[in-house]
Amino acid sequence: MEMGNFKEFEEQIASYNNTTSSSLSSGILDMWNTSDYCDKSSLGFMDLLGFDPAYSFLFNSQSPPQQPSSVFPSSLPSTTTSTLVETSEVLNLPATPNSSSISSSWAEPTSDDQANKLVVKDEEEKEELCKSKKQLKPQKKYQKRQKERRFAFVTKSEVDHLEDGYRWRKYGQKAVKNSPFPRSYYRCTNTTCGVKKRVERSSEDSTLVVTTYEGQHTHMNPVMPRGGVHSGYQANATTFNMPVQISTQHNQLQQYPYLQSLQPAFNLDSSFVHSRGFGTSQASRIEDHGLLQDMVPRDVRVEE
DNA sequence: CGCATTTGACCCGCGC
DNA sequence: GCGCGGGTCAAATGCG
Repeated sequence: MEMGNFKEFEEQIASYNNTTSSSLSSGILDMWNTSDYCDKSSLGFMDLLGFDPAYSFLFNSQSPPQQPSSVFPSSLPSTTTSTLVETSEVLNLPATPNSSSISSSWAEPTSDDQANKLVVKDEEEKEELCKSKKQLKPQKKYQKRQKERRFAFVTKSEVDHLEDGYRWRKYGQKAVKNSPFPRSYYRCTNTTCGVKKRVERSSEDSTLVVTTYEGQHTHMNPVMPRGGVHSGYQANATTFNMPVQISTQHNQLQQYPYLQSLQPAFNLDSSFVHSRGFGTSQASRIEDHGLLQDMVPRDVRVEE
């Protein structure tokens, strides 16, 4: 499947939904990548939206979703399977039409990864470039764009920029082709942290917001430190927090909707909750699996 | 004043 | 080589 294209992304959701009679917001999507930094091809990922306790059976499946190792930090154990995960059993999610949602994740396409291969040019190179091209603004830096792990998810929300506990600075906005909605670019305000995220609204369904994270936070979540205030637990350099607040148009009442719904389904007693300062701190004995642990409870992960 | 946002210019890769 | 689209920079501006 072509990647990095939101429309196709949506189409895939729609396709899934057509076959499963589930709503768009509860579709299960494939996560994929072809980049060389992600040595696995693609993985399925579950929709966090509908994690009503009633759906807990999804995670008791005998074929739990594969660990999406390809887009998670290298510290995570690799899975042995790397092809598309069969998600049919999980696809029969009941519709949750009006919920705020987390929908899926994916890695960026090869072309996009290739676009991330900017090289830091040294001064000689810059001078050379200026001579050859007569740059008007040769002082501009050429930044290396590292191959960063990315993941994205779709959120049904009235607000574009979801609060996820980190502080972000907007550094750009671009019109999206064939879409009336612009794409916004954010960078983590922590100077030592190169995490970026892109936020764009679906042209097909303006209620859906696609947020793509790139990179890994190298610092603690300033709002909700991992492990809680008293644990002294330092953030692993491979952590993300999912948005913790989904807003409605006139208020922001739906805080932590999926955390609330996840807990019974996941039988959470560990990192997913602790990473957000919920519950008591046991972080010191919790192996940090970075983003993965934030999104998929240990119980449903396949580890080696 | 410090920080965040806006926005046009610029850079780069890719396809033709 | 050129145009296009995506991504980034950085000056200007806004705001508390």
